[in-house]
Amino acid sequence: MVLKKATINDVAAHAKVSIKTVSRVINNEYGVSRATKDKVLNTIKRLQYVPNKAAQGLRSKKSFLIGLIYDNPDKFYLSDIQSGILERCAINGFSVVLFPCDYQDQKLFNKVREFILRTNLDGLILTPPISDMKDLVQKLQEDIPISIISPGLLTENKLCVSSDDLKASYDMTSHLIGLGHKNIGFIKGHIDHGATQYRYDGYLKALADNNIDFNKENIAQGDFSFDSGIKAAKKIFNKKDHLKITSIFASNDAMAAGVLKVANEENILIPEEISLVGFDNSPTASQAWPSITTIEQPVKEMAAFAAQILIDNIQNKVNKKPVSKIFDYELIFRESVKKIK
Amino acid sequence: MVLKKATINDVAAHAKVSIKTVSRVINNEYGVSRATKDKVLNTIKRLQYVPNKAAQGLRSKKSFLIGLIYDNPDKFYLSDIQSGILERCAINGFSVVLFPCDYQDQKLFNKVREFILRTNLDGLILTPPISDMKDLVQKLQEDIPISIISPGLLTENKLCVSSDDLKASYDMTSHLIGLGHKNIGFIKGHIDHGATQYRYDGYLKALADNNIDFNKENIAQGDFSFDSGIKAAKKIFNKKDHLKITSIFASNDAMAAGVLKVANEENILIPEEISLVGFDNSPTASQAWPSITTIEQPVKEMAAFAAQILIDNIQNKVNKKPVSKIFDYELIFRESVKKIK
DNA sequence: CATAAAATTGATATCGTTGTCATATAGTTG
DNA sequence: CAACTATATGACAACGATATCAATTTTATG
Repeated sequence: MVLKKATINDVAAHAKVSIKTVSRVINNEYGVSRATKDKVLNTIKRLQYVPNKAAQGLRSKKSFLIGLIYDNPDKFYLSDIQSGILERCAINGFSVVLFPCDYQDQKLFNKVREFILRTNLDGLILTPPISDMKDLVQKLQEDIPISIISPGLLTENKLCVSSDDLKASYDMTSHLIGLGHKNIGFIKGHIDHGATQYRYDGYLKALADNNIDFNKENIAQGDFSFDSGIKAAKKIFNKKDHLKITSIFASNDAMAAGVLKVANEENILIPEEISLVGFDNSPTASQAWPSITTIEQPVKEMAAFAAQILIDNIQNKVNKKPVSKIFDYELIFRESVKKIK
Repeated sequence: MVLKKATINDVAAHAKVSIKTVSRVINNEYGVSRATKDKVLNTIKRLQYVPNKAAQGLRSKKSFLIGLIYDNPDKFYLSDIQSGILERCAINGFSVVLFPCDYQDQKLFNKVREFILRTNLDGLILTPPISDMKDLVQKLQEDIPISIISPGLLTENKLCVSSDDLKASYDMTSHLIGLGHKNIGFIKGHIDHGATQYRYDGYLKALADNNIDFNKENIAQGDFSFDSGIKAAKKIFNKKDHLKITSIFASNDAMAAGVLKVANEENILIPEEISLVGFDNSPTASQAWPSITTIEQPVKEMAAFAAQILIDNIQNKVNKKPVSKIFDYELIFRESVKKIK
């Protein structure tokens, strides 16, 4: 263990200033002359000085830790979320501590609270479906700054990033309609995710705006999992002779993959007989055969922004006002969709 | 912000003992009478006291943080690794800080070192392919305790978990041979991953032990990515008329999925014409159509064990001796393999 | 019962920062 | 040039824990 760290005292001694002045330089505080500042900065570099986080934290009551709360969602999704947050936190000298959980856990609030206490977090980032639990979010907000990632939820006094799932879903449905599809099956997502409703509403609105009758038989309930996609597909395919469904809109790619699997097993050709679209643009969608038309949201950028506004809030750079932003999406066209003659 | 934390002083005052005694109780030190211990524990519970990590860290020169270094591997793999480590760290009061990186970065050593310094880590866990970089590992070990996750690398003086990839690959190849396959294509993994060589060697050994001639034309180089699987498959399929390949062993599931995609595009029936096996048992393998026979390793358990031995080492519970363990694997039989008449 | 040995317990210094407040220096003004 | 302001700097306490070492109490021993 050769790593021997220089302390603020070493820097102060070498630079012939007081430790307080070094502290001022480190924290970019006002009131240090150009000359001393340079002198100190040089010494810092020369000694490879890095402030001790524990000491900083102890004194300033900060931990420089941000908690990421999630309930086991799509691993691809989570991975993007993580890397967006990580990058931004690293830039700002913060670290990320993960907290996987079960959103249905009755004791969730207490567990999170205990986690905050134990880890001494400075802030929290919530992802769906946790971020959709309004009561929980509100209660936690009394204890600690919170940034939430959640579709359509640009709420009053919160730090929040959001995506316009309704409009995305509307566009995709319109796209299908534009290609001649009228009987469009729809597989809903997990009932406890906010996105589920928005995506469904976008579908409904597109139908309505194009004067296409809504058919309840075209709808199946899923939960964003591959298996639920399989179940839903079986339900919908079993009625296809009556309903002449020409396409299926799955609320995410995992469920679309499930549809694909059932189609293969039942010798239904995609896209020749039935077109298929998903949502999320996960690797699943591009790697499937045929590749699946889907919608991409800038998940990583969203997460990075959520981290940034949280950090700004913690560091009081911003005047503690709520900040929020809606991110754009993009339709990704692939092999799984065909025009109707 | 209602969260007002009790300190060790509060506990000491309420329990009418000195702070040192409270400290002893917290740290389970020897030399506290049954009675005082109970008294203190009760007070702790009553005041909901949680020791301040920053203060503990400052004084005891620990951060209770463990770094996880990885280079963007399979997201499924990484996810399992993370949850295994997280669970174990949480139990022991440690937190995990992530450090994604580029294993080819010339400055990697310095960046990691800077990360260790900045974050004040207590220990490091390395995953492939970083864990396969012997020089780097050795140099880092001079600075900080390191636990590595790496196949086949049960090295002398290291904390290490490992899997027997060679034997797993040998078993899988033998399985294919047992079903009558003799012309078995093989797609190698990323050249810089230790696993790549072991998996290939297992394949070779099984051929040799069964007196099957090795055919260099049956081998393609991949890099564990879906796209490389596609390329490799195209190369192998282009020669199939000459070589009468009856099965393909891809070094991981992502590449196997690539093979599947090409087979679909070229109207090659799997498993009727060609059997296919992968490695890793990722969701890709179970969700594909047909589902892919593969090998499962207890990744999460391995990661948990790696975390545990690292923590033990940090806390000196174990006498600083190297600890290592090899984990078992399991063949998962699915639809993508067929017996040859 | 005196005394030594062992088991408990506590007073105080300390870790490396930031916060508070005082002081020194330079610059401005009438 | 005195008096005042603004700017720059430092001395020292404090954050909340652990470490050291001494003090006290209990138990064992002859």
